[in-house]
Amino acid sequence: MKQTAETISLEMVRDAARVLRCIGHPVRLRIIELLDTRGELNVTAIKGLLGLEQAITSQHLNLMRDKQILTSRRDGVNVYYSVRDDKVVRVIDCLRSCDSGPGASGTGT
Amino acid sequence: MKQTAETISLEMVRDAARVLRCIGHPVRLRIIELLDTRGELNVTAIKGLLGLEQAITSQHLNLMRDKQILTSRRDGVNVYYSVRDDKVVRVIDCLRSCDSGPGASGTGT
DNA sequence: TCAAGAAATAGCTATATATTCATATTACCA
DNA sequence: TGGTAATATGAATATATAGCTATTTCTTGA
Repeated sequence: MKQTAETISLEMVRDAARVLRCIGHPVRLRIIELLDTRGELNVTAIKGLLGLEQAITSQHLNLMRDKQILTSRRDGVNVYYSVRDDKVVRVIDCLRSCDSGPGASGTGT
Repeated sequence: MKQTAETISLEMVRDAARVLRCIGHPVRLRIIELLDTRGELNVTAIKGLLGLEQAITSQHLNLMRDKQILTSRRDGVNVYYSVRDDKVVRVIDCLRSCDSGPGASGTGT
């Protein structure tokens, strides 16, 4: 049974892909940015700030919690979400910082 | 017609999401890593190194070229691809460096 | 012009992901 | 205990993406 570097890399790559796909959604990106900027927020606040339906908001939040990207904390009636995996914030920061940098990205015509 | 910061941000977010979704695929991640490591490669080389079908390889490459992630250069019969948008390499690097850190990602059950 | 290798595309099925609506659950308070 | 606001969940539908096979285009050289 060989566990070559290739194998490991493949596993890691799958994992990375999963995370990237998860945050690769406009709504989820905005939620992450929001939570990163403002700290924890409850569902109603997020839904209000982003102008989303309640169900959609909840579903995206749950999805990201499942993927270990967010955590939640219940306080009475409200459930407060916050960013759990700082990795994704860094990834997004990286994306953004590259954007605002020199027009390296070629700025699609 | 108001072009608020929100609107712009939404545009950028859509774009970012598109890029993230695009690289959020095991095969494409591996292709990017390959090209980043070895410089430009032609389709046959990539297909060989990753053990993919020709058509699949070409499809992924085209997809990434469309999304401005890769560029291609024809040299006779061969088409050589390379990473165009360094942004994605940095993003992937970031993901990886976070991974190799403490097992923060919780290893989804 | 034809053959052959390299790469791209088309058409299809299967699968995954998004969105919406309706309904459940939870916690709190009068 | 009933009512209400906050969240979560389920089912149905739409949409997007993946992967395959076959076919086509492109380029070179005989």
